[in-house]
Amino acid sequence: MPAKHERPTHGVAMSNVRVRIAPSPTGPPHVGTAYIGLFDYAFARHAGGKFVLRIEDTDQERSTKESEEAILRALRWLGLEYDEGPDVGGPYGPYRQSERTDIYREHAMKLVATGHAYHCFCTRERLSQMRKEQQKRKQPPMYDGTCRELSADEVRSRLDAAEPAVFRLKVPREGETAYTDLVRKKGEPVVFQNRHIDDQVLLKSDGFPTYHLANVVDDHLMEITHVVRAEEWVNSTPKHIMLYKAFGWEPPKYAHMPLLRNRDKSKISKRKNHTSLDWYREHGFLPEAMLNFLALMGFSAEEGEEVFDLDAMVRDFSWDRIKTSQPIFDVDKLEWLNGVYIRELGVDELIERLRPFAEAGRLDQGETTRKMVGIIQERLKTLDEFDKWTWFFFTDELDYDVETLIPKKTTGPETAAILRAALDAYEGVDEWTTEPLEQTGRGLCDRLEFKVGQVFMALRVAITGSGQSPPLFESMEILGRTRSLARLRDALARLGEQEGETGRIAD
RNA sequence: GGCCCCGUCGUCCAGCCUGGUUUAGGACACCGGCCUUUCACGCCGGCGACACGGGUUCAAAUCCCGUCGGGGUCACCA
Repeated sequence: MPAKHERPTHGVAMSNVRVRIAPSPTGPPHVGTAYIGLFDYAFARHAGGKFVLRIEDTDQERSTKESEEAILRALRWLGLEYDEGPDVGGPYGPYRQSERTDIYREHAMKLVATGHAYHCFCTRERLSQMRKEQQKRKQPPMYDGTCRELSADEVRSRLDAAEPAVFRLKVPREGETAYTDLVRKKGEPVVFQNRHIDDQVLLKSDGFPTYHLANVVDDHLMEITHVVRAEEWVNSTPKHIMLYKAFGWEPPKYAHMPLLRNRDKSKISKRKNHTSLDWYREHGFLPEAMLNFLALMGFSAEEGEEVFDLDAMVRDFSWDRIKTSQPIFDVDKLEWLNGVYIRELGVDELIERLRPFAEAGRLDQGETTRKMVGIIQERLKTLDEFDKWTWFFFTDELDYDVETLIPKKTTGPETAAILRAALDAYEGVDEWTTEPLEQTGRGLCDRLEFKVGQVFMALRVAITGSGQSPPLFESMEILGRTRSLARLRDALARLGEQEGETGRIAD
């Protein structure tokens, strides 16, 4: 059943849909790549089409193999499986632009032959000088056209002289170029005056293409039907349209997604945010929470649900539900979502997810481990908080300040009395499980004239070393009789020590 | 600065296309309360927005225009 708001204007048979994610391997895997990839994936799957991964490594200076591998790993971690890509192959390969340079060169030559592009011999120095002057004159920095009308003879002789050259797009000085966007302007065309469009470099002097040439040629050759990319590309789109026209090709549909933002609304950046997917994985974020959160940044479910999985997004996907406004990357909300997903996990599953975050040997298949993970589950916001909640199970050197042992509205001697009585009582407990341990604790409160809060807090700190811990009696059960009693004795000793030193405890 | 996009609570989102059902709804965060052995979870409540100005209309968050604001982009990077 089709969604009621679905636009019937895609103009492409469902099964023909092909989208691609085209990351540049110039750094750690970026959240923006996952964000765009998510929408690519959701749309492709929704439409029954194909999702392609293409590596845009045309920047020889900055592209690295390590970065490419990390991007592939991150996409897999998230579960954004692609149908075609450099490591899985496919009928439109190669999927790495550095392996397609002949194709671009050939196409660039074609454009020169048809008068849509020209050789340019201007040096970088001259160009930057030119821009400087243009800005001084408050003119928009644009190529001044020096090489635009060079004669064929001059071009040939300079080429023969091995003078470095680039290929530039010959943008018409008149007229306008327009396109319609799937997500913005409510279907009205976005119009650009050609005189504002620069003669973009298509092929660099190192023989590599720029993004503009490579993405157009590849998208066409790979039969991409819909280009889903970030909003920062809107201004380049008319150049791309011109290229399609110059080649005599049909342009794809465009969908420009809103850019992820820093708190100050600027484009998300590593200076102001964690932008590496690896960082989120290493800090205990679940891939399903990450995906759900990223989805929320640009998409809203029909019934307004906030928590939904990839399959639900695929099912409900519609360009009508894609937002245009500038979403701020709100880590607080990500953490909340992560907690939601952690709580939904089964204990055994959670143990496996926790394993990379726990020191070796701390998580086994035993019942005690299951109990321990069970009591911290609803307290975890991220997997890397495992240690924060469980450290006291794995050491006998509790590190805490004696003062924290003394509950509010209680004196040192009173605390000592409480712990003394507790030690006596617990030494008599044989069945060391939560129920009897709690009964004993409550009986203690009745006999002593102290409140539950006072008694339990003193016990809590003695047992766990902190005023904030998992449930006390469950923790005692997990710790075991011997170690629990030892901690009570240890606490008593610490109190005695302090009394001896100061003679008096704060009251 | 030129060009382009965007503009509902602090943040994310619903409502806008197909004006009235809205004293503008939900979520995160924050504050208060309940539950409770702490923390957390859960539950209840509170705070809090249609950028502004015109116009169209019986009626505008919703349609039109202008202003203002925010962002993006102006590389032999993508």
